[in-house]
Amino acid sequence: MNIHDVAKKSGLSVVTVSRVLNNSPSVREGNRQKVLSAMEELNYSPNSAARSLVRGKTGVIGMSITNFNDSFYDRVIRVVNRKLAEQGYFLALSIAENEEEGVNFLFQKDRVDGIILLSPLEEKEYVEELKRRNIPFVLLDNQFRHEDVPSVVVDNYLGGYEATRHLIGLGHTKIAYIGGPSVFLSVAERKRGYLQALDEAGLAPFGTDSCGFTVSGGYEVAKRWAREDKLPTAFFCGDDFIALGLVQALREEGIRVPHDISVVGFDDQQFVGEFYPRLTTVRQPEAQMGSIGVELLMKLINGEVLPPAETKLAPQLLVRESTASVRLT
Amino acid sequence: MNIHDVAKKSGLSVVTVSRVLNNSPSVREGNRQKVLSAMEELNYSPNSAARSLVRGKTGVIGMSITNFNDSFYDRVIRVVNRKLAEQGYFLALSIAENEEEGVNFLFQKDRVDGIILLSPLEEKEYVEELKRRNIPFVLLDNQFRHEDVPSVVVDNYLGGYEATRHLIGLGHTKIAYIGGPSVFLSVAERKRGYLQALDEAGLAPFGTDSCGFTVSGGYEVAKRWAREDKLPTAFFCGDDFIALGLVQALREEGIRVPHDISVVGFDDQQFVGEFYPRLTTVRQPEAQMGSIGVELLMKLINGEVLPPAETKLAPQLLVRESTASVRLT
DNA sequence: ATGAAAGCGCTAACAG
DNA sequence: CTGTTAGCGCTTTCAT
Repeated sequence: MNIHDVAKKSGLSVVTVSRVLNNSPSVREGNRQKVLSAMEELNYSPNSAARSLVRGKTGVIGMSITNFNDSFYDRVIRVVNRKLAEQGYFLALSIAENEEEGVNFLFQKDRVDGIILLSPLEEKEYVEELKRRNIPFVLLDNQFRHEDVPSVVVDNYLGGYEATRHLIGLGHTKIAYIGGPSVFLSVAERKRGYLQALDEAGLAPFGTDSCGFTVSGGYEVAKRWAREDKLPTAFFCGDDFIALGLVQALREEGIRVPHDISVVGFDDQQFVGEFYPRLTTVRQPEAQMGSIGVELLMKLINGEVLPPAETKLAPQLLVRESTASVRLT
Repeated sequence: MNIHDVAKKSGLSVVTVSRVLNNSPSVREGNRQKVLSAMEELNYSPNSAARSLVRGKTGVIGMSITNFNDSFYDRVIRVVNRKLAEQGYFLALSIAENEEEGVNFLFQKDRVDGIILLSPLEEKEYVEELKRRNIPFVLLDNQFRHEDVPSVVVDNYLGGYEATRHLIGLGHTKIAYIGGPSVFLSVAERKRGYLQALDEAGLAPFGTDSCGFTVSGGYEVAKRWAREDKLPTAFFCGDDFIALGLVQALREEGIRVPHDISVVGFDDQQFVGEFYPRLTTVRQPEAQMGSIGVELLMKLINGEVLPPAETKLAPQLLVRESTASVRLT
C-alpha cells in the first residue's frame, strides 16, 4: 500500500500524489479530489521512514527526562508537548534510567530533529556527546554553564531571596533554611538567596540543615530540631515536600503553622497544595521555561543565530496561608 | 557521512560494511577490523530512516499515557522501559493530551513496531483505529473487554474484596466505602468486592460515597460525614489520596487513626507512604503488568499465536499502620 | 568471503 | 499543471 497504488487508483502520477500529500498549490482541484478519494479508499498513509530519508528530517523532538513524579517536570513536559505540536513537531519522551540504552538511542541525528534535555543527570557527558554528534539541542533546568548551548534556567537565587524577604517583611528575625541534597546547584543557589536577604537586613542565619526532597526528610529534620529545642520562628524550605513534612512534624509537636511558626516551600507541587494550611511557596515558571526552550530549539534547527547562551527566568512567590507575621511574645 | 564513505575509506564494498553493521559472521576478521576502524575515524553511525525503510521495522515501541504524576503509572512505565530495552527496543512515550496530534502520530505503522496503551482515555476509539491500521498493540489497565486484543488488568474486585475482608477480620462491622469518579470501571469493581465481602460476612454496607482521586476529595467527604455525625469504624478508600485526605480530616476532628477509625487505601502511592500512620493499602502488581504487557506485545510482533485476550493480575494487600482491631465500646 | 545490482517509498529537479 | 528521472542510505538477492 504505497504511493504508487494511490497513483494507479487515481489515474495520476506519483508526483501528483506527492504534491497532494504536501499541500502543493499547483494541483488542479479536480485531481486533488481524485487523489484524496483514492487515498481514502486505500486507507493510505505515507511511509514516514521514506519521508525522513529523503527529507533528512523526522519531525520528532526527543526529550530526556529523569523523573516524572513531580509537578515541576509534569508542567514543563506538558507545555513542551503543546508548543511542539503547534509547530508540527512530535514529542518523544525518554526516561534516562539506563544511561546506555535510552539516550544513546535518542542521540541519533536521524531519529530526531532536535533534543531537549530536562534536568539532565549526566549533564556534561550528554552535552559533549550531543555536540560531537552535531544534533541541535537545548538545556532546561541544567546545573552548569556551557558555551554555545542555549539553556533556560530558573533564578533560584532570586527565589530564595524573595522567599526570605517575605519572611523578613513579616517581622521574622529567626529564620532557618532547610535545603535538599547538596549535589544540586539549585539548592546552593536558594541558600545563597536566603543568606543574601538576611545579610541585607542585618540578620544572622538562625541555622541551616538539609535532607532529601521528601516529606519524611522534612519531618525528621523538624523533629530533631524540636527535640533540641532549637526552633526559629520561620523556615524557608528548598522544596515543598520538605516543607510539608516539616509542617506535619511541627503539628505533632503542638506547634501551629503559621500561628507559631511560618513555613515557605518551593516548587508549588500540585499535591502539596491540597493540604492545610496551604503552603506559601515559590512557583517556578514552567510554562515560560517550556515555551522558551521550544523556541530556542526551533531557531537552532532553522539555523538562526543563537541568542545569549543562558536565559534565566524569575520565579514567583505565591503567598498563601503558611506564613504570618511573627508573634510578638 | 554514509555507508559509502566508510566503504571507500576501508577499501571494501558497501555490502561488506553493511555486513559488519549487522554482525554477519561471513566477514573475514581482518576486513571487519578495517571497517570498524573506518567507522570509528569517520564517526559514522548508520542512518536509521534508511534502515527502517528497507527493513520495514523501526525498533521503537510507542506508549501512550495520560498522566504521569502517579506512582502506579510511574512504576509501570519504568518496568516497560527496562523490559523493552532488554529486547533491543526503545520506548517512546507520548502524552495523550491533545488527542488529535500526539496519538495519531504514534499510530503509524512505520513510526513504531508496536504500541502499548496504558489506561487509555478514549479506549474504544483507539482500539478501533489501531485495528484498522493493523498495528500490533496491547492494552494495560484498560476499562473494557475487546476481542482479539491482549490486555493486562488488575483484579480490582479482588482488591476491594481483600481490603474489606481484612477490615472484617479486625472485627469491624461498620465499614464504609469511598470511591473515585464513577466513570472508572476500577472504581465500580473495587466497590463490588467491598459489597461481596460484606455480604459473605452477613454485614450491611455502612454507606458509600465518592469524590475525585484527590486528597481534598477525601478530606471533604470525611468532614461532611463527621458533620452529619455519621461515622463508621472503618473506611475502605478506592485510592490512597482519598485515604490520606480522610485521615487528615479525621485527625482535625480529633479522631485518631487507627485507634478510633481504621482506613485502607489503594495504589500504594509512594508519596503517601511517607505519612504517619503509614497507610494500609492495596498494591497493584505494576511490575508484572509491565513485563507481561511487553511479552505479549513481542509475541504479537513476532506473529505468535495470541494467548487468551485478558490477563487478570491479583493485587496485594499491604497491611501497615492505619488499620487496627475495632475498639470494644 | 565478497561485490554488483536492484529496490524500499518518497520527494526534488527539471521538462514539457 | 503534470510527469519523467534520479536519488536519499541502506539491505538483500544473486553471482562470483
